[in-house]
Amino acid sequence: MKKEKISNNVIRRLPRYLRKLDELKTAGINRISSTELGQQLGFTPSQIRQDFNCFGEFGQQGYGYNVPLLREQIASILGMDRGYTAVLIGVGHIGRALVDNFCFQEWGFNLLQAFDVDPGLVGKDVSGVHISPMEALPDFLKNNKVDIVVLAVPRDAALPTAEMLIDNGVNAIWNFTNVELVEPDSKVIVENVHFSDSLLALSYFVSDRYDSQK
Amino acid sequence: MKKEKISNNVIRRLPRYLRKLDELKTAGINRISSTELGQQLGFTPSQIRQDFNCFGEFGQQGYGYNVPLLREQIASILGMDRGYTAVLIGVGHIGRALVDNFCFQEWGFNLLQAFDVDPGLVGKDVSGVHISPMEALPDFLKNNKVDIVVLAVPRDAALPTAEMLIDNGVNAIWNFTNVELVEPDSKVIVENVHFSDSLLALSYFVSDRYDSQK
DNA sequence: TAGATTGTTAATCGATTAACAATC
DNA sequence: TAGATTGTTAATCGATTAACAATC
Repeated sequence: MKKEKISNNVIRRLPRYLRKLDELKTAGINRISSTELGQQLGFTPSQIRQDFNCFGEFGQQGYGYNVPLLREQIASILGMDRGYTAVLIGVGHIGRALVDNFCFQEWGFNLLQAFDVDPGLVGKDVSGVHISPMEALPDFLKNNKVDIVVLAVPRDAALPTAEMLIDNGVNAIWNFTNVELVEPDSKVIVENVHFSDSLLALSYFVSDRYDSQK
Repeated sequence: MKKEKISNNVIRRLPRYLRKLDELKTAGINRISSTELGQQLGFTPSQIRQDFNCFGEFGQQGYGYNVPLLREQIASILGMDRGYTAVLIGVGHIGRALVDNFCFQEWGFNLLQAFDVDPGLVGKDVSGVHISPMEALPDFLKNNKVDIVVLAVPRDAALPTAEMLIDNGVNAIWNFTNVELVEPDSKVIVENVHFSDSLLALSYFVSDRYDSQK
């Protein structure tokens, strides 16, 4: 189905397009040109047209792009219409914040269940999500189609837990542990949310700004 | 001081180097070559040498790099030794997770104080961080050197709060609101931690994998 | 039809990789 | 000195931008 390999840069821009298109849609805007969209996003019109043309012809010459239609097409490219499922591992602060705050549904995901080692948490429900004991996880993975695992365990538990997940056939991990989970050549898909990397990049930009002001 | 502009790609790799060097240091490894480091990180030796040479000559021909020394140099480039300060705005789930879980000190930051609109939170301390009322923020910013603001308010409050921050002279925001805060050409430094963008990228990779398996 | 704007090819720019002289 | 590995220049590769024909 997929023709050529899509570059990482393009993929990282897709969610940004999606959010902007949602915003335009909400504002009742039905049509937009690559020039206008580029101005709002800080991209060039060329880049936008190139990006979209990786996946097909979504616009109409002389008219531009239909906002709701384009929105659906990008959502589909991202897999938002595939009914993906997720389980959460680790209901600590960050896990809790995700369950309570992050709207998985909005992005096409169904958060089936959470797992934790803490007996004080097991059996409870948080924001409508049931917490099961870690021991129940292998069976759960066997009996359910779980597309991604959200990993929010403490740092020390990160590596052993990841290993266990991979042993149980998990092939995609959304990683909040701030630890590298796998070797560079691993087959598992890992998406890292490394808070420290983000903060340090910001720290660099701040330093650079301060230095140039001197 | 800074010579040429450092590319974004290089900057994003620096925190990754830092974490790896910390790991090597902890493991008692004192010396490493670009080849070995490259193998561990999944980068080419050339890239590593190019990256470091953006900032100076950190290695020694015939020997390689001194791990603790290189670690310190990268930490310094990132601004970790500058005693930066931060305040947190919004002590909801995600703010709470950051205060309780994220070790600002470890990355060279001092989290001075938190601010919230909720009277039920104001006056309390969480993990040693005092929560003040939002009204106290402008004065606090006037009277203290605050290098970055961690923005963890609800989505609806994101834009007005950002505007208020900018009006009060804030020039760097670590943004957890999942909302674009400023126009593309704004002078404020914004580092986004967009959970949804990250999840959707993962969703794309998962879809791509599924499609190619068919 | 005329104007607008896409889809797509070609040109440019930048980042990564390769190669090798310098040197520890 | 010989071997190893950097620093750095040159070559390649890929991504972005520009240009323009196609077409709505």
